Amino acid sequence: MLSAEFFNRKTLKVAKELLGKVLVRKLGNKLLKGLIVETEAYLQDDPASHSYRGQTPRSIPMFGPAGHTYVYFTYGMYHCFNVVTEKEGYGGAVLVRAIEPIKGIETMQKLRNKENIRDLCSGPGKLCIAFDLGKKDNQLKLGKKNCIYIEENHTKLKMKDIVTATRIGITDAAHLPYRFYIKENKFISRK
DNA sequence: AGAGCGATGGCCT
DNA sequence: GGCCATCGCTCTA
Repeated sequence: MLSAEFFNRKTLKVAKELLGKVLVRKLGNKLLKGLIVETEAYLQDDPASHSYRGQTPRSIPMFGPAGHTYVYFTYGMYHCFNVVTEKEGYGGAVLVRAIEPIKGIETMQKLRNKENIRDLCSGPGKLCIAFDLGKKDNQLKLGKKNCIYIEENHTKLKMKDIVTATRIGITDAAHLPYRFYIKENKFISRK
């Protein structure tokens, strides 16, 4: 299991290194797992970031300790799941944008009301539904106690396996290359 | 395959 | 009151 130290580093580095790691979620007696295949970095000095204008009721978790969750509500019906990075007081986080389902796929299919495995977690809103992540999961420390954590994975990615691109769904600072995904992976939200 | 658009509610100015 | 770190449906091809 990744410790807080993994997340207490530069946000861009964490965003890249989260690719290929495994998100684990315990839901009662069900265990859900999925490979993180797409991420975005949000820094403090970054007009697209919720932390850009300082601490607000919504953005407070981003300024908290690394290795905690930041889950926010958007578009009136969806949630987005982030992991907080860098030292306390710095407003940084990594948005998990897409996941390749590994375990607990039937549960995800029920939660999503969708059969196609490719469609279960291929977007930030989708994966929150598939992993039952919501407001209740905001500002929690990643770990077994809170039934959300991230594991190391055997297969190591090389730099050439990672594609760097611009972020999706933003208008401010849209040119910054802060989005990362696993090359040729079938479960990313878009190219 | 891709563009257009409505749903829906909390946050921020 | 306007704006969203979105999604899924519909329409056109």
